[in-house]
Amino acid sequence: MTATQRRERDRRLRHELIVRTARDLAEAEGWDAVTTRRLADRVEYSQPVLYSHFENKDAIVRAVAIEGFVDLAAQLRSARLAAASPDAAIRAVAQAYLDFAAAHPALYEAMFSLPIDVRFASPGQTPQPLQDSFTQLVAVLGPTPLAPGAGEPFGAPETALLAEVYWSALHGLATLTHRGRLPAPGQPARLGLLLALLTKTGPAPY
Amino acid sequence: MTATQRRERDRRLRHELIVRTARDLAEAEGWDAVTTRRLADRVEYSQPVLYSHFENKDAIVRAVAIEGFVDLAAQLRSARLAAASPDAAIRAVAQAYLDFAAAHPALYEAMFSLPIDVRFASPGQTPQPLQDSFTQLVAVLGPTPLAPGAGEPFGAPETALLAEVYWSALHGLATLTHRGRLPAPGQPARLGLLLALLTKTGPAPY
DNA sequence: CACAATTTCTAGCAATGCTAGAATCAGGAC
DNA sequence: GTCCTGATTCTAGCATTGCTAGAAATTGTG
Repeated sequence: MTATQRRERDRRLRHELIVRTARDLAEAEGWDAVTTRRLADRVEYSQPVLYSHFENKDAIVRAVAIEGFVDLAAQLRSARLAAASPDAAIRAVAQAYLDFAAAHPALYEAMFSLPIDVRFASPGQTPQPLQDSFTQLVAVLGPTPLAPGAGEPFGAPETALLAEVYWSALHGLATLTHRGRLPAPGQPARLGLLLALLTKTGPAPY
Repeated sequence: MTATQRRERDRRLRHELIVRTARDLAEAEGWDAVTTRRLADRVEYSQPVLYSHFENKDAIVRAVAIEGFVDLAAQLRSARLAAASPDAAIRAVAQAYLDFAAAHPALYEAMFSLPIDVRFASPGQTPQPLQDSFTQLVAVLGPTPLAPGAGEPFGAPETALLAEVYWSALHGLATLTHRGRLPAPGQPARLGLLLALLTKTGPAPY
């Protein structure tokens, strides 16, 4: 059945073409510009073809978002592995995260702001790339999150919890800055302060 | 001119009615349900009346958002003033912030996620209620943000910078939880950890 | 080549934000 | 009271959106 095989391959290619085109269009002109008509035009098919691949427009956005998590996980991972020390890794991952958000604002918006219907933090239903991204945050924070030797300040919080807070802070910085709620030039200073608080480095007494 | 005065008063009342109705409708059924037709129906006028008060639909959302900042500033302020100690004030304001976001998700969305065209952090153009809200965050963090006596870890960051980071972290927690990116039950634990990091309290050596 | 199944497109629906021009209503002059 | 003028409000409609039914075209098979 080489004919059907070719057909399936073509379908897969077209599927990816739609996702890639949606992403490019969103990045170039914002998600408002991603209408089913314009998207269909760009991939040089008619609208109903989109609906033979995706249930609705949200499903397309969701596909873009999940692809974004693949990229994000890879970026965070290589930032983490390239760092020389645990503290440097934390800095590198944080920087990589903010760089990612700044470099692909529309993609980041799909991943974190648009109402894609994805269950987070529930092992069975959360897409793998999404878990992978979070895993990178957990990994970089290590098994002993707080000041070594100082004892846990309030009953042994697991690293995952710290990772959630870490992620929240980074997401807050990224999204408030992107949406113009915080001035972009101050981002490095904010990141520096955040890292100082999270890593507890600097001329503190221990 | 008692006639024109009454007219102007009626116009103001109708203006407020539109904003209040938009807010209620958004809170009840989400912003997607706030269409100009449904909104006009609810205020018992026709669509063009909306456009005699607001330039477009975005301006209505913006009006709702600014009203939200009035409420938020008041909540933060009373939380701050009711606290017994500086540290307790930080906790109280953080809690009040997250409570506000959880209690009025649609309102919070208008304030921080929807693309209302408002310039933030630029004294001349930023609406006053918005500056007031930020001022509450700055006030609660006080003039000496970091561990007293320990010296600034990297060149005297002003309180405003700490307030921005503080705000980002809170916003991250609020928005990731609201959008289902983080499980809601863990919010108290996350807030506790964040506060421990920001206030540097707990059984740390100093 | 003719037929059947699949794929694709044309054309259209209901709903959206927004607006032009008609209809209505108020207030004042006589 | 009666008409006129100006402001206010509404009806009706446009272009665009996401989505879909049914026609048309294409492909593979006997």
